[in-house]
Amino acid sequence: MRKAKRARLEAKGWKVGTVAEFLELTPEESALIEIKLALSRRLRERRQKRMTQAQLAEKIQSSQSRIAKAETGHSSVSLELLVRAMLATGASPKEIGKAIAGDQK
Amino acid sequence: MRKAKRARLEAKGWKVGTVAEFLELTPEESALIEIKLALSRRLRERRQKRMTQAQLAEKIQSSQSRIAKAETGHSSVSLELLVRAMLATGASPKEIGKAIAGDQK
DNA sequence: TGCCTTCATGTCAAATTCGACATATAGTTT
DNA sequence: AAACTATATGTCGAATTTGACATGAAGGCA
Repeated sequence: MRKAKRARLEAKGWKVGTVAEFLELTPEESALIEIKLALSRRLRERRQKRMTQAQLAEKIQSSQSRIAKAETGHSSVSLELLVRAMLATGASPKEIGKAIAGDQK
Repeated sequence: MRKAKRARLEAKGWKVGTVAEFLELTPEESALIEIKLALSRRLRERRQKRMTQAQLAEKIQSSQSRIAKAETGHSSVSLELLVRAMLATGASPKEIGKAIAGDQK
């Protein structure tokens, strides 16, 4: 993983911190974070084409602030909220699966 | 969806209940439940080949009871726990993505 | 039969995640 | 400049999800 990505993680509350701390993440922990970040990015792409954060929030009875946090990869956002938001943009399970698998768009 | 599947959902605490109630689920809500159930099934398959529920639980600092609930599709189990458990069986993000996409094994 | 292992299910206090709200920043329009 | 729109960020009480624990059920086996 590149340094720039680590810095992004660190800023959002993921337990990354120093390089040493980062290396304490198991591969499974890293994979989970990567999955969530991949969904965050894909969510933003899809949502921006279709609606505002406030509109998406309304669709899933959430709030604009949570959508913002979801798209910026905040650690307080669950995988579940990310997937619900993806579905609300019209993404199919197949598209979500691809994003999680790391497929390029 | 077949009646048998609905009955399974109903038994596990998903807000399904009667047929009428079931029909009140939006397609997005249904898709999310299907995703979780697909992961439950895949988790059981993979875990059984490799270890007991107690051993898997230890790997992710969870408990045997939560693994049992994850595999039986209990509504109290988060997508996040399902994915963490899948990763702990050695599943790659790609394999998890396939399961979510609905690919047959 | 009793013993052992594995899995299922219910409960509960603690931890996490939630939606809501306030507010800040930035860009656009008038 | 002021007003308006979209997004980001912090906080907080409420809701959900958690691991832990107890216990039951089912099967294998001595």
